[in-house]
Amino acid sequence: MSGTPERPLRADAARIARAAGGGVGTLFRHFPTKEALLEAVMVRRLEAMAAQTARLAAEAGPADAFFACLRLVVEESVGRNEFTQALSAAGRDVHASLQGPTMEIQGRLAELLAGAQQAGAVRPELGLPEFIALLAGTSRAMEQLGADPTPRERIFDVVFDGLRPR
Amino acid sequence: MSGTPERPLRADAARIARAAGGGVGTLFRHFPTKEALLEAVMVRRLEAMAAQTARLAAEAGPADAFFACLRLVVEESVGRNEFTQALSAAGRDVHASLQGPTMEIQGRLAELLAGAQQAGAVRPELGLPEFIALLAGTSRAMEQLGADPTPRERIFDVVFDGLRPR
Amino acid sequence: MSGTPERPLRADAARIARAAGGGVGTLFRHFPTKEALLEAVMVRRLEAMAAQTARLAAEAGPADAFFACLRLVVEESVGRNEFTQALSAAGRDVHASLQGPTMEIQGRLAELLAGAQQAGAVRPELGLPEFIALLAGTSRAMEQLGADPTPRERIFDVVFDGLRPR
Amino acid sequence: MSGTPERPLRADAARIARAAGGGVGTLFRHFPTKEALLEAVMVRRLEAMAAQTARLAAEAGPADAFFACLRLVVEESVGRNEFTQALSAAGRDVHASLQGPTMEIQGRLAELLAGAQQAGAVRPELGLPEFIALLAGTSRAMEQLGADPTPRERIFDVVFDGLRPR
DNA sequence: GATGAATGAGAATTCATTCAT
DNA sequence: AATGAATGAATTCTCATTCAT
Repeated sequence: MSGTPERPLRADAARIARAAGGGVGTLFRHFPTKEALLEAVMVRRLEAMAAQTARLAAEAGPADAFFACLRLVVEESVGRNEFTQALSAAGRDVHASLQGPTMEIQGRLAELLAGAQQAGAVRPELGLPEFIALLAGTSRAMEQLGADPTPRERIFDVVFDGLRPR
Repeated sequence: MSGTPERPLRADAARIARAAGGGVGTLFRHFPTKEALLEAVMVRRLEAMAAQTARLAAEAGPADAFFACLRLVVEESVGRNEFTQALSAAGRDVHASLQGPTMEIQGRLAELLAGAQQAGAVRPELGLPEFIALLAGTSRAMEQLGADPTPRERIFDVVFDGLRPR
Repeated sequence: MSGTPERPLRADAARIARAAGGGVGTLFRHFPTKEALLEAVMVRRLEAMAAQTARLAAEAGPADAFFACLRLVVEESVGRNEFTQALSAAGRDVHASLQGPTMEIQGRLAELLAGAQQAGAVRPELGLPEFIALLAGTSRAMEQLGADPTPRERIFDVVFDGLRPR
Repeated sequence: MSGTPERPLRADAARIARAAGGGVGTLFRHFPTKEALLEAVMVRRLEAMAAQTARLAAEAGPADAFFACLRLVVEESVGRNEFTQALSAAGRDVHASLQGPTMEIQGRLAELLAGAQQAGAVRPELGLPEFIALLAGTSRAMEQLGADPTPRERIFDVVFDGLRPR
């Protein structure tokens, strides 16, 4: 309740519904389960993220695209633990509907990583799982900090520099 | 144990009690509240961590102590979101009993950070809040990875290198 | 039904709910707390009682109204200890919602008592607190007796005669 | 908690035991059940009351003894609902151990009542059940009042006068 | 199709009773 | 024999889900 934004997971269905401008009944007419709703939200986010990622990859050179994307995903997933959890859950226990979007965005990230590594901008030994873990970790670090941009940039500095080859 | 770490916060009191080899009643005889139990656990951990941190600071040079401590705290707080949350909650809304240990360990970390910075081993512009945020983030990154040490070391490489001055 | 009157206070919420033809959830949807439910019931009863008392006062002479009201309140509060407790709790620790109805019915009773005393039908030295205490006591006496009207009337005889001036 | 004295019935066993200067274990060594303890206390009280009642009957004339006894029982049972409940429970559902003392004190009260009635001091139509009910009721009335003796005496005046024959 | 009242399984907490010391 | 820590059934309250309107 202090530095942590609202957790929609902890909000009860009625509150979620009201926040969305409807009643509980409506919510459950559209989604069989509260979990299903959250899943749908996740799917949407993952897809949006995949699209933005794709755009970045098309618009910039490999290195720039990689770092821009890192920044993008991190900012987007601050306060959304589930998001990065979903991201990292490769093919494990994820709910079926998340499989597709997860795979897609993982694919995009893999391409960006590979591109940046080939361009010599990122340590070559880093694998996709480590990259995703770093996304989650950086996002988590941001959560600890307030809205002030200066400390946030310092975190990015550390991570960006750390990612560069020695 | 690695993919889905124990969530003592989500576990109900009965389960916690049974896991500890007792009944619910026993649990509530010792702690007035489920929250109080969690608080007590946190206090213990924070104190243990403070002690270990102090020992590291005494046994090694500033730079080595700093990095060893980073490693220590990170490993210790994997899967324990509350831990790093407590750590970062300076004097905010923390429950009274957490105040002391939190302040102590923050003090230790501040000393280590300052020492490492004076020794030229860590970027001088990094403040304590950013350092703590990085602890939380690195720990979170570790959670995403399995038990295999190789990827974990790569994460440490990134963070350690990123922390060094340019 | 006469020896052991229903104790809704001791009944657990689930039983109360089922007795009312619903589930626990429904009960707690309407009243935030078990105590709040009981309070609401009390408010209703006190208000109904105040209304009946007012009617009696309007329809009969002071003495008749007084004794009729005594009879009414007593019969109404048999088996309902909380009722007379509420009645006697002037402005003490009563929950806010009981304040109004309590004051109202106390006012009615005070008027009736004063009227009967001015008409010379009731001992002049008797104060409102004693009157209310007698209501509670008479009601309690009734609880001890069964449904048979003869002993009950004997109790009323004692109390009514005792109330008259010497 | 305001005008009502402590209810040992609502106190938990541990508190009762500590108040008695021992531990819970000791309590349950002596009484198989919390209820059994309360029963034993009741038995003691009833017996003491029976003895005092007998003494009163021996020391004073029938009328005086009757009224003195009424006063005695009433004062003694203020705040002890269970007491008068036990008293009135003739042979019904009472626990076995209460049977004897209850019968004894009821016998004493019956004698006193009969004596006072023969002496012309009490309405002849009043039966033992009504008398006991009046004891309970008067005691209840006293509970509503504070410690101030004046109102209490007024209650006694009403009841005593009401008991006299017309 | 949308709404929100009703429902009951589940969670935290209390307390009579047991048992090892 | 006395003690108090341990135990789990019972109680209040929450919340996902259903259903009548």
